[in-house]
Amino acid sequence: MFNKVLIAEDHESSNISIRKALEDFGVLSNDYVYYCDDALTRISHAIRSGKPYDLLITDLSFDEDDTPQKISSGTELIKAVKEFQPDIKILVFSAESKPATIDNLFKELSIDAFVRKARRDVTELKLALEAIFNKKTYLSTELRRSIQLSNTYEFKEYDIVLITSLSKGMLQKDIPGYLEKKQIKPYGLSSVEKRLNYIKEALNFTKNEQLIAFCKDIGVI
Amino acid sequence: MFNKVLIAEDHESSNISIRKALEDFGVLSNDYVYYCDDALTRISHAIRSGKPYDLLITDLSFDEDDTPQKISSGTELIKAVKEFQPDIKILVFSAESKPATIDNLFKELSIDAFVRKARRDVTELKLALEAIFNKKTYLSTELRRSIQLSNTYEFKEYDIVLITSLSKGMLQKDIPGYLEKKQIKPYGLSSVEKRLNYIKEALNFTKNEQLIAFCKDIGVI
DNA sequence: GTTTTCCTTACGGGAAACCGTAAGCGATAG
DNA sequence: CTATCGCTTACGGTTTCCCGTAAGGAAAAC
Repeated sequence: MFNKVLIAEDHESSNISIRKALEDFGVLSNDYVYYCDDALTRISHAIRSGKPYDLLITDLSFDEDDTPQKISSGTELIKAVKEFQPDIKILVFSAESKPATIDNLFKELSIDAFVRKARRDVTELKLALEAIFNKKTYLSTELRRSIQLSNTYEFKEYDIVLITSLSKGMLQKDIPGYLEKKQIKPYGLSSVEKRLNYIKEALNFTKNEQLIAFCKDIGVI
Repeated sequence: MFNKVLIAEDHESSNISIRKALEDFGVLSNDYVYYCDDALTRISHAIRSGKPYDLLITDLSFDEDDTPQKISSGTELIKAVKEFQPDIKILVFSAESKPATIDNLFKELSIDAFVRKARRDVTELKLALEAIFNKKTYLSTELRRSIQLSNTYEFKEYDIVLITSLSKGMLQKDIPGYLEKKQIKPYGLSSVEKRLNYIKEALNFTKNEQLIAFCKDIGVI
């Protein structure tokens, strides 16, 4: 069984339920915090005291309040934690449903499990704990399917720059100047046009508006 | 103390925490359901059996799953419930944070309390219960303030139609034909242009792409 | 050294969007 | 009945976007 588990979750209601789920699952020792900064402190202390945590359960979005934080999101927390303790297991418990975001958690941050706050979330939490304990990863089949669907086109860094610029209201004809200033190549207007056309072609879209809507939906911008 | 309380909340984790909060508050009898339809059934049965509920605690958004429902949202549920039992107290517990929506709940549906799923939500739940028990309404001062400050643009049905059309790739010049077919007025191209300009003006945007991104962010499309 | 290939950039014609102005038209008041 | 107001629609000029084609330039192949 897990020896030490840390919960980083700002919502009191979720925090309570996670604790209860851990209890039901048979985890004896767990700590909980409401802020990312506190989580990082606890983890570094635990390492120094020779009793590191096995598992971090964390939310992704943390509300801001009148206690200013250095780390303000779950993804930042995970990155920071992994620098201290690369082998710690990570379970993300979040309301996030955008496929691209979830996909990135596994690929970039190599988390071990993702459970969406939803109908059967506590049941899924326990399944995820079980999976992690058996050195596997966990993602509900429902979410796994939606990730596959959204992976029709792989957005490059360059694509994201273009699409983000458009979504901020930049004129297409002004993008070349912007790219040049940022030393991003290619920066010719034709290349921008060509690339955008290529993306839209690949996704079977005709208009920029459609592309923006899609990217927002899957969470790449 | 409340004699009978019903909880309508699809997220298992939230449901558990609400139950615990009620327990802590000293409510002896509470029932809970995961679907709106079940909630309505329970309430009507309770009336017929002569032991109606005092209080309904409900979420606003319910995930769809493979169990099709007649009532799919908290607002619909509240409307339906109030027809059966106009004097029932309503506490809405939701992650919703849009001031306009919350404002409407009090004004149109005359709910008694709203607690946002947030940092201290369980504590607030108890405060809200206390308030309702004393025949008052409850809304956290933080949210009360944000409702007053809310000067965000209010999207009309018509706006949503236009923006949705764009986000689906429809050409602006084709929108008039679409509107006419759907009997939506005004349908002139100039009116469409004018309206879109008006919206962008109000939000300080210059391009459609920006507008689409914004609407996706705040969830109106 | 020349040719080929691939990628980037430049250019120009046509379509769509943008924007200001004017005309149409129903409701209401005088 | 006429005048005014508010709203919708029509029109035309300008800008931006779209898209095909061609020129430039660097790396690889011959």
